[in-house]
Amino acid sequence: MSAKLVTTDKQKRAARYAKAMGHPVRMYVLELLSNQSCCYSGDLSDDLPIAKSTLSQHLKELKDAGLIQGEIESPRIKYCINKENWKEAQQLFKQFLNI
Amino acid sequence: MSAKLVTTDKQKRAARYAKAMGHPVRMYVLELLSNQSCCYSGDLSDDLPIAKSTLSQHLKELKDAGLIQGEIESPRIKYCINKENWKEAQQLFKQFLNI
DNA sequence: CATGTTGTTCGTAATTTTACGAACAAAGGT
DNA sequence: ACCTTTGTTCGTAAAATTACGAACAACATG
Repeated sequence: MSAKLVTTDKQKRAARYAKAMGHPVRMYVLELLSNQSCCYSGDLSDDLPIAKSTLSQHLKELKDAGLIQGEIESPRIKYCINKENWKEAQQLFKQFLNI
Repeated sequence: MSAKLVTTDKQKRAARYAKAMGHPVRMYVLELLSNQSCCYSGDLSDDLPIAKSTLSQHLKELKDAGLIQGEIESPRIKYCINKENWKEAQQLFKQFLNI
């Protein structure tokens, strides 16, 4: 009877980020935001074939995972990468993938 | 009225891999297998605090995503990284994360 | 102050995920 | 043949995900 290991904190955090990346729409948003500084969700809504409420849910998930952040710029909201957490995600995946 | 873009194939494939990575247990398995050549699911079952049927489901998801493969070595099954797809995942994430 | 724009929240529904134990199948050893 | 080991599949249940439209809130503009 061996002791049951629990997954490490790093694995949990990496899994959390991976889960947030685990949808094409969210990958699209992340890729956009990591390549240009910012965007407005209206722009995304114009480009993506989903209801704006659905987009809002996806953005919320990315926010909750800590990968993006929103800044009010009335009447719109400007979304950017959360640089600190993005950096952490980069490092976690870099280590994980041995690259 | 702008045309609705659809997410790219790369984004879909990266999202598929990310989704498979989106659980601590699956991260644990992938990390183990990417650092050592292979393992038997019995070893995993000993170490992880989940039912073996649950582990079997997680392994199936990793298989379905193409990240691992199993080879029968009776009475056990030897699991390894699927090197080809792992390489693709590495490249996709490398590009995506700019690393 | 009324109106329009922007994006979130609510309500709902269908599907998927996660988890467990029980039952089963495959194969080797006795 | 019987039993043991190994891992999958089945049945089930609870929770989470994905999606939509309608309603709402915040705020700027006419």
